[in-house]
Amino acid sequence: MLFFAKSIMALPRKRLRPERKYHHGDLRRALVDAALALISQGELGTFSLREVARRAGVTPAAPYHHFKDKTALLAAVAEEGFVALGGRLEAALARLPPTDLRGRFAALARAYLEFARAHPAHYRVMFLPELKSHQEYRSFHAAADRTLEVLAKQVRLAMPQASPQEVMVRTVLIWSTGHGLASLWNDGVLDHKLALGNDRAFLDATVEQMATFASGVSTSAKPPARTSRRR
Amino acid sequence: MLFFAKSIMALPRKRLRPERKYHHGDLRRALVDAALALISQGELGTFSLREVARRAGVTPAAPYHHFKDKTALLAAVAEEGFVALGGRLEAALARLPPTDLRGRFAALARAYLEFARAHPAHYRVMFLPELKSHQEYRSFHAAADRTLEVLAKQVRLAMPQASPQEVMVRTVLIWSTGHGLASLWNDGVLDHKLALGNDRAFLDATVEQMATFASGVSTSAKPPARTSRRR
DNA sequence: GGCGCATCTGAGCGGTGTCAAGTTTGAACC
DNA sequence: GGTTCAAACTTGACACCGCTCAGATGCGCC
Repeated sequence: MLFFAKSIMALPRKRLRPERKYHHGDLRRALVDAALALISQGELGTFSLREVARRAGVTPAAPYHHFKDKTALLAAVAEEGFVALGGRLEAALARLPPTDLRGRFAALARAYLEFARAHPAHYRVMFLPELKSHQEYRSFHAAADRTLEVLAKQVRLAMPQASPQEVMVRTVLIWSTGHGLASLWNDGVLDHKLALGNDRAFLDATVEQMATFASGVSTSAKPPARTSRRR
Repeated sequence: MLFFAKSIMALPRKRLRPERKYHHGDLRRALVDAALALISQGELGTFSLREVARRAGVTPAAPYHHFKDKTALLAAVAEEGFVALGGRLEAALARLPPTDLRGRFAALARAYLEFARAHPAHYRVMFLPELKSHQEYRSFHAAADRTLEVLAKQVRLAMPQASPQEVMVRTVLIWSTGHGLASLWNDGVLDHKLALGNDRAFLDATVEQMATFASGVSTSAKPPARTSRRR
């Protein structure tokens, strides 16, 4: 899909790539796909470059012609994660009127958490400390920034006369809440705190509170038991 | 001189303290200490069971008489982390009058973030997904629960007539904010969003907002630039 | 057709977690 | 005090890992 267009653009436009394998085809792409598949099933601990190479039908040394590192491959995976997440966030917003700020924050929170819960290992890769270096993994950080901007935009709307600094602090804090919750949840820290099968209720409750916090539209001091709809 | 250093480095890495007796006194303790030391300097990636054994002056197989796993050793390290963190939180509260709820939340937030920032690798170990299993690492989870209880207690005071369920949701959410912020910060995701040397200001601002959120002492719908205190 | 060069292979180095089988040792028992 | 025995530790090995490098391969271009 998208990568196809990309690879075509990148090649001299003379000829389309025949489906025939020359050496392998687009190994870089195949590696990322294999890595994605491998990581989507099983945890990060079981992830190895050699296994990825194996799945791509290639020798363990081959990936090093496309990625400097194991980390570099993970950076590509992480980048796709942020792109996908950004898409989910935008999609969630698309269904809501621009005026319903509180609803929009709730939708963002819900979409974010659902993504993280649906792809725990992939989500974890997106925050690997090895990817810290901003100049080494530029396009990864760019993707992350683009995704964060979806949230930042809403925050700006919610705080029209705040300084960029204030908007940033607020954005980061809201993001932190979502990220923290997603992480704790995925790492199983909350497992024995949630009644079994109560996940849905917990998600609803937290999304509500996050929306309240983010939009600045506060519930009463004693929050209602069920969903409180106010606009 | 470089030659020398290199050749020394190239030598087979012998274990330290070979003069020790066959039966080490309290090897279990020594291993945890070595692991703590190793993890407090350098990242998690550089952490290996063999290196820990080396530092404890013992053969790579020795630790297996005290820990089932590399993960089990990490669980012990993580447990100590939660105990230490709990201590910091209690200490932070001890200096404040019980009535100053907002101040207490602020103190908790500050102590939490300072701990996480001071010991990034150790903090990360405390949330390793490998430690998920509640029944396999019971005492670790017990320690984590005890630490979380410090926060939960304050939340209960802030929401006197809320149900345990509601208190739990609120507690988890506040914790999530702290944990998320600590993680994002430690993983360098915020690095290029914070002006250099602005860390202190950022910490102050976030601690303020977290206290506001946690204590339920809300700012107005249109948040003012600086701290707005209303009760 | 033939050259150049990116791509991929094969072999290998040093490191890792883990385990089975031996060796040492302290302590409990007669 | 000598014997016994289980726990503590070592030895040695296996399988796998990330990564490097010299060389084979074959695509793209002249």
